[in-house]
Amino acid sequence: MGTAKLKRLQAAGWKSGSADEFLGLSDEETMLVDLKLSLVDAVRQSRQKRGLSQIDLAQRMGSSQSRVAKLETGDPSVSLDLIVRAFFATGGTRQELQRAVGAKVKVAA
Amino acid sequence: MGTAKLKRLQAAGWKSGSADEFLGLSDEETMLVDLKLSLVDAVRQSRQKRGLSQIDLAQRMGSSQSRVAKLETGDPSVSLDLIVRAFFATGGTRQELQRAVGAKVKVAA
DNA sequence: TCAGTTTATGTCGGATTTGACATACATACA
DNA sequence: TGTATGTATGTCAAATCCGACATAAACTGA
Repeated sequence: MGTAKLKRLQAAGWKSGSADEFLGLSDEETMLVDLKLSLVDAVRQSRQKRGLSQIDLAQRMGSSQSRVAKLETGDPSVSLDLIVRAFFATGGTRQELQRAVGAKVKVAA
Repeated sequence: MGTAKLKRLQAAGWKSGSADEFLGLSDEETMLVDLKLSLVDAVRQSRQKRGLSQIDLAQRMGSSQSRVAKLETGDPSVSLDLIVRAFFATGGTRQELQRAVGAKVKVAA
């Protein structure tokens, strides 16, 4: 992964939102970042809807609170695999995941 | 990742298909594996539809033919990140990805 | 204010995933 | 038969991602 770029994105306080062609991010990289942000949103919403804390979720997926926190803050060290695993661990279904894939994230810079 | 289990799955020649509760795969792990298989299918179809070889695709995504081959054969060493990146690199759109997420893979054991 | 709960940030050693390379296998066409 | 093209498999060092831990910050409710 071109994580360096994502880290710069993060560092700059960016949340992105399909209009983040501001530094050499290729189209596919941008699409992946946007997708991740959407799914991260879905994870947080699904987790909160079921009244789970980050610790609860971490336990369910055999992970740690800090990793869940990084996940939800969009830390570039978190893989799409982990995001999707987290989504399923909240109780999210494949159909709900599909919906989340379709819902582009809205963002204030 | 519980890759050991996936490797055993692979080794046994399994392709899985939502009915693979045959060895201690947790529900979420199973869902993730099934999802990956669906997306792998989508990558291959998208690649072939555009007349790209594995080498072509590898170049587009800055990867190698061998990794694309592993990807398409469902090798457990391939991450969801790479699968999605590959899908986008074929020219696949987010909407098409969404469709692929909804389409569960059909499999002969 | 304080204690309790939840979330965020930084770091690190170990595990996983990576691209690259070699090479084998397959198919097609001369 | 050969040889060209495409795909699969095995290996490895480097890059990335992981859970865990410490600790800070934010937000409650007393």
